[in-house]
Amino acid sequence: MAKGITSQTLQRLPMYFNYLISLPESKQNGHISATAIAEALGLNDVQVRKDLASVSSGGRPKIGYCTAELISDIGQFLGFENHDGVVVAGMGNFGKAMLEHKGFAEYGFDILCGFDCDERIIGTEIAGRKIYHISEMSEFCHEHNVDIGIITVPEKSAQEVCTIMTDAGIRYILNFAPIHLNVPRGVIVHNENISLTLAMLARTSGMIIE
Amino acid sequence: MAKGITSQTLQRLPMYFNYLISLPESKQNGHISATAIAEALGLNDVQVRKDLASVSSGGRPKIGYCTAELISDIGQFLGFENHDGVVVAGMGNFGKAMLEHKGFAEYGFDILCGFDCDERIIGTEIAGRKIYHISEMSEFCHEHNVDIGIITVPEKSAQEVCTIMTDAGIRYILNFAPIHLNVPRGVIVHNENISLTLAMLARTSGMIIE
DNA sequence: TAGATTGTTAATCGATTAACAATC
DNA sequence: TAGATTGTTAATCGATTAACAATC
Repeated sequence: MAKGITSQTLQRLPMYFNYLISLPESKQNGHISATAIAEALGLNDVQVRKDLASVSSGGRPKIGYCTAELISDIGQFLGFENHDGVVVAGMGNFGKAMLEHKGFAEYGFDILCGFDCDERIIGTEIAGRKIYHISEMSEFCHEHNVDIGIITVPEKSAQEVCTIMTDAGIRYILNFAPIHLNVPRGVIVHNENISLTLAMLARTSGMIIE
Repeated sequence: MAKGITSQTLQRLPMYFNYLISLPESKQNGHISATAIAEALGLNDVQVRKDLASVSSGGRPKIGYCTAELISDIGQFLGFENHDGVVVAGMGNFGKAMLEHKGFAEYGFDILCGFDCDERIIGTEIAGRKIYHISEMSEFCHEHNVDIGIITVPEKSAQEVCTIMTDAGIRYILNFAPIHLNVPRGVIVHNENISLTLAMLARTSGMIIE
């Protein structure tokens, strides 16, 4: 499947997907040219064609690519048609935001429940998802075959929670705590650093390259 | 300043900064080799040296780079020693999380206040920051010279809020709403898409390249 | 048909890495 | 000193783009 795909292409495929699903219904039912996609995203058209060639069955000269097919092809390739369970640790603002976030479904994720250690909220629900005590994570994750976790707990308990997660069989962690997490081999952590994102946006965009 | 710096280097510099400030105090007071940094971040050591050469005054053979100096040099280059005001529109969970987030200061950002249109919370404070009505944004931003804004309002009002922001003189927008924003020329938008981040983490990491 | 578009091959461009001299 | 490290130059590698034939 992933034959000949480069890391750069892999980074652009989600951009195409994102752009295509953001198009109005009317356009999603028609065709779109690589040239149009390239222009909208500020890329080279040949590059777009090459990228699309690696995942789609191809477009037609003069007509372009069938938009719906393209969305499906990219989505399938990236695995967005899976249904993967996700758990969230830490029911602060970020944690709550995750439970209430609507957009995950489109990418094949189901937020299953939240975990916290504040007895006052254990057993309550947020956006229809139950809040469990953190000590119940291992059982829950094994039972539901969960291998994706989001950490939104405070910095000082992040490592502890992380260890609980990896012990529970979680292999992918999205970490909002501003700290480096030590994980066993094979577990992949992505550190979400909002400050850095903002810095890259406001500080480096516009820096002349070369 | 930005002479000869490539886009790839620009993407790695924040990683170095992040890694260096995450080191324990004891190590921050000493020296660090490019080799060590490279190993910690999974990069090539020559590459790290080249990157550092573009912003720092250099290291010493056998000893390495002065850690504190490196942090300062990178921080200065990336503008982390500025003090830029930031406003947040939308006082839902994400918005509140932004106001309460501690990490911005380290990167030279001050979250000044929040905006919303719910009369019940106008005038209250979150994490010591006042909540104003969205109609007051223009006045506030001009008065405080704000040019960075964060949008965490619901999808349906995002474009409206975005326009209010750009009218208020804001030039950099971090957008959490899952929608493409139309902005005037010169305004830069970064779309934060948590679903996509999670998808890239759980779906594409591990895909064999080439 | 003519023109727009795809897709491929070859050339260019840029970034990474290997090799090595210089330095402490 | 010997060994670890920096920093530079040249070679390699990979990605982008230009050119063009094929297609509808």
